[in-house]
Amino acid sequence: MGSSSLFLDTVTNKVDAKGRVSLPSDYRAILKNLSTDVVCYRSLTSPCIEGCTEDLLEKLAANMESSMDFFSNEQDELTNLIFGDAKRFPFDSTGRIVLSEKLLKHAQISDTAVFIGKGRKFQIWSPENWEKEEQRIRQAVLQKRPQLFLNNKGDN
Amino acid sequence: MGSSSLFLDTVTNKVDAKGRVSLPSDYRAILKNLSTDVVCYRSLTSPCIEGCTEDLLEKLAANMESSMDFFSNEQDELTNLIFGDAKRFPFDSTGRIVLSEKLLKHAQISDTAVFIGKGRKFQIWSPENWEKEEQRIRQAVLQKRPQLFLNNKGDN
DNA sequence: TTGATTCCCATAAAATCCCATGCTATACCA
DNA sequence: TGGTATAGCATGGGATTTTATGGGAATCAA
Repeated sequence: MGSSSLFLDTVTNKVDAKGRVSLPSDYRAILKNLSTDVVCYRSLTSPCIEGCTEDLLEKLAANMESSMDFFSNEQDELTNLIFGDAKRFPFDSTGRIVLSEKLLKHAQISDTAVFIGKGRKFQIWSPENWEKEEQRIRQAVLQKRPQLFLNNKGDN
Repeated sequence: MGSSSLFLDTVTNKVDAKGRVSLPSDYRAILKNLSTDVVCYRSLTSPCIEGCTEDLLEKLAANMESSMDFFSNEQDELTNLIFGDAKRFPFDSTGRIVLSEKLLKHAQISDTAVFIGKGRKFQIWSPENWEKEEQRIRQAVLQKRPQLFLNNKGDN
């Protein structure tokens, strides 16, 4: 059955006064499966929170080691940004994580969070920002590749 | 879950008159997990303290022995510099380490220390220096290659 | 002794756990 | 088919445990 490890779907959950949000249960299943934790960080390019498995970051770290870049400058800068901003968010027995002030502020989230599956990653948006973003994406897609829709009529 | 060994996040702690600082609890968990100590040394390139597990230095040493060509002489020298400067910093029962005058001075830290996770390593900065450094890095990285940031393909 | 270093205890604040409740979707049965 | 039982889930609130940090006693070195 569903032993996939892709973050999918769009789920809207409440954020309470303590910053607690239920992680979508599908996501939790993935994490249990891989026995890893979620890691979240501020998106570099959008007003949203980004998340992935700790696994993924481990791979990143391993890559950097094997490239023997213990002293490299460029890698240093990158790692500062990624690992310095990322934080583990283990979920409790009721399936919730506690988002930090820093993250909530960056994503302008007050009491509602929208989880957007993105495959290996996912994002967390405020409802308002996500609505705008979705519009923007849809338009961008339409403008860039109208042929996408002309060619594949039947299968969607 | 969390059996990972990545240093993450950014944590600000106080340094008291004796030079004592609480090591971030996540870091302590990692060290317990690997049953190894932290090792700290002066960064070769920045006004900050650098730290990692003793483990990692072991691996570095092993690499130097086994691969003749892989490491340049230059890197060998750098590594030796680090070994000469590095010192073990075991944490006490309340989770604190005692930073030496030498390290504090190099990082210009007086009464506040900022821990920056870097994956296999971490850094300790003064709040002022870190603020500047973060700005600098963000700009540098965004200009150079924003697409590098964990975006495997086109999913952002 | 004097100065420094290490250990131990105390406390407030913050993070985490635990239980209770209501809701939803699915399974089951008549 | 329709109606009900059941399991899983989201969410609220309070209790409990960790954590950060200050101060002092004990140990060690010169």
